[in-house]
Amino acid sequence: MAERDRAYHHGDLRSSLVEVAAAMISEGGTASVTMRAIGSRLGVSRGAPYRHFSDKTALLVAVAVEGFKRLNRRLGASDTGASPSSVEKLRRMGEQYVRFALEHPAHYRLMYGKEALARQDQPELREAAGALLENLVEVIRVHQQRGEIEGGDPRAHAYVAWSAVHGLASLLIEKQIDPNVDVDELIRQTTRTLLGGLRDRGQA
Amino acid sequence: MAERDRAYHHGDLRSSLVEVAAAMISEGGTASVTMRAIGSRLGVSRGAPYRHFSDKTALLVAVAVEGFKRLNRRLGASDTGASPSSVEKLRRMGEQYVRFALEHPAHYRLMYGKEALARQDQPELREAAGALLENLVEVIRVHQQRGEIEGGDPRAHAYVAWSAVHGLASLLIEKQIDPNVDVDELIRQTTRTLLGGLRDRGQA
DNA sequence: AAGCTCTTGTTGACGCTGTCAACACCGAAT
DNA sequence: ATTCGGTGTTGACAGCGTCAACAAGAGCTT
Repeated sequence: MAERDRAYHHGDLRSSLVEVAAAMISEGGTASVTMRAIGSRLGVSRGAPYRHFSDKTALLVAVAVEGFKRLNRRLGASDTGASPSSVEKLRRMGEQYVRFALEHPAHYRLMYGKEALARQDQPELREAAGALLENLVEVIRVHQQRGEIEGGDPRAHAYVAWSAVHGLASLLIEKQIDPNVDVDELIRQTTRTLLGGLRDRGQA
Repeated sequence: MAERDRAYHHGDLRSSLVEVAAAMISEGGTASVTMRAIGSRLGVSRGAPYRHFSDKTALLVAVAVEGFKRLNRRLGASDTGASPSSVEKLRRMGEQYVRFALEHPAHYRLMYGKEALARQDQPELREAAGALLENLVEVIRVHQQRGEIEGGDPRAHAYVAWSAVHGLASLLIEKQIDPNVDVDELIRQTTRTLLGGLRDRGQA
């Protein structure tokens, strides 16, 4: 956020719109995000955004895509630091995933809420979410080769893992979980149970 | 739906409103549910619902509560039939859970979408969702006593299990999962992995 | 039977929303 | 200097949730 508002016609609206919309979502929830409010916050009229996004939905999709990118970056960064040799790395990825959701609940909700978005398939959104999955699949494949995770289609394992962390994140965000429980411990237990199941070889 | 529309002032609006709202949600998604449309579908003006619900939110909460009750009933019913002696019963509960979500996606979305509902805590909603959790905790406790599931706080295990099935249901509903994968198999794999993790005793 | 009152449904109005069409403006290319 | 295309503005419209004022049937009291 350094060299903006330079040129006349506001310079680089488009990205400012996404930025401001994301900020407003974090501050006041999706409901507080209105085309008029976004414009006014940028010193611009209500109609201006329509020169850059065909639709309010299109703008929100851009915001969601940005969210997926950030989440993806964060999961990648959870790699660094002492490179633990075991599945501990995978466990930490799960932890970071849930933590991201807790830190940006409204943004996270938007990312997965088809309700507001995606009347038709939004290719950009699909691609951003797909990248997340691909990275996860790759990590799982590595651990399979190390013999730390049972064989079989790594994609299926990835879906199972994704389900576990997304489910936990979602329940936490929607306050379906007793606020008295230790969240950190619950996250740890979830990721451990998940990995325990992935490691096991027998059928249930 | 047999003896309705009898008495004068429409007879039993309130429950008709919930019924119709639920139907409209299933048919056209949450966006299609408008106070005016609900009323008109019942041959009633737009203002009538306000005699029974303070708010559109209040009406939607009632719909969500109804959804939780149905889901709960269904999970209870998954008990019957050959009473499998092992954790197979628990696995089937998870299966039924996901299936419910797939059959009523918009309704399920509403049940967990704090966005639309619950500016403040809605005690009725909390209670209905709480009943779901309590039942799950009870089942887990039984299996713990049978030595089929590792010890520790059954509530924590319940949260983990709930996260897994809710996450899978959510990803499926929001079409985050490749439509080419075999959904039945994925559900089976998820529940198996989960139970494998719960059975395991070591730490990851 | 008459009247009163409470509950329930109706209607007009308000402010808010997303969106479109017509317009205004500036920067750049001719 | 003029033209032109991309960008921002403004007035208008329909639809929404909601409220206040009104109407009308139901049921009780006398």
